[in-house]
Amino acid sequence: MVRDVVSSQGGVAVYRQIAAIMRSRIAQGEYPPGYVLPAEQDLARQFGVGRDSMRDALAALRGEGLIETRRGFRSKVREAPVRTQVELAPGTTVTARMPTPEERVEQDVFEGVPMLVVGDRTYPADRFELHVP
Amino acid sequence: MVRDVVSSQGGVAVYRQIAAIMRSRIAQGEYPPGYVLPAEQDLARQFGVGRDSMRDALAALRGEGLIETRRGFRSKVREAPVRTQVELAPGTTVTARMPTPEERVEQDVFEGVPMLVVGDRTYPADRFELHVP
DNA sequence: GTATATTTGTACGTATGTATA
DNA sequence: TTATACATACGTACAAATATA
Repeated sequence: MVRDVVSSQGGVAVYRQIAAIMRSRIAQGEYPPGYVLPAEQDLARQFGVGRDSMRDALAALRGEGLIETRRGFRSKVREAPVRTQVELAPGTTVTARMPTPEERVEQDVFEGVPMLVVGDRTYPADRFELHVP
Repeated sequence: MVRDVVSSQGGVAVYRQIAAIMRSRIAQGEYPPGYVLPAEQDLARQFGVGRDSMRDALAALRGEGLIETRRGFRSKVREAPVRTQVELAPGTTVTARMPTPEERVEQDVFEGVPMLVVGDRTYPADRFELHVP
């Protein structure tokens, strides 16, 4: 199997290689926050892979919270969010977990964004940060 | 298209319907912590869907941190983890994000598990909890 | 130790549905 | 309406990791 940019010879999955390349481009600023990526199909062509591999690569980046995708739109590099500060009360315990599907819908939480859990309250981690007094 | 348990007529994707069913079974204790699920192929047969839909359903549950999957093994319902308490220093800020691929490998973090970020330190959220003094 | 079966992972293809522009 | 783009869902084949005979 012949490909331009990536190869399955190295033992690393093609979609992982592509994800690594794009991750690096995001980190380097080549794909800055807000940048609209080429369409899946175009990216697949550019990397010389099938649609599955390209989608898997994008799904990986989405799961890391690096890009966001909406149906009908092209994927976009996530912007650094402005976080609202929440003051922590003494004696409370903080954990984090992924949101339930209901929470994702109700609170409009993107894929790859965890929830901060403080007692019985939850905060999407991209819009809130907790401060220890 | 005829299916036993789920249907694509309702406007909800088949894999989402299956994920909802299995999520409910986990919540109800029908699939208790540590429970080893049937093989993908068997599940697909049971639900009367293709492998793609079944895999998408399992991937959704994995992304929520409800099950864990290793190659060659069948998927398993995640056990409630024992969390080590970390004392928060006054003045620090707490956030959460998904781990990088490097962090996932180095610290053996499962899919669907976020990282707690305290200053320049990070903690896998399934093994640590933060305490406000 | 080796071979075989099982199971998940990866990668390709095709077709159709749904949301947006 | 039409075009574009992502989502869903079916199929096939082979690779890689694990367990078992």
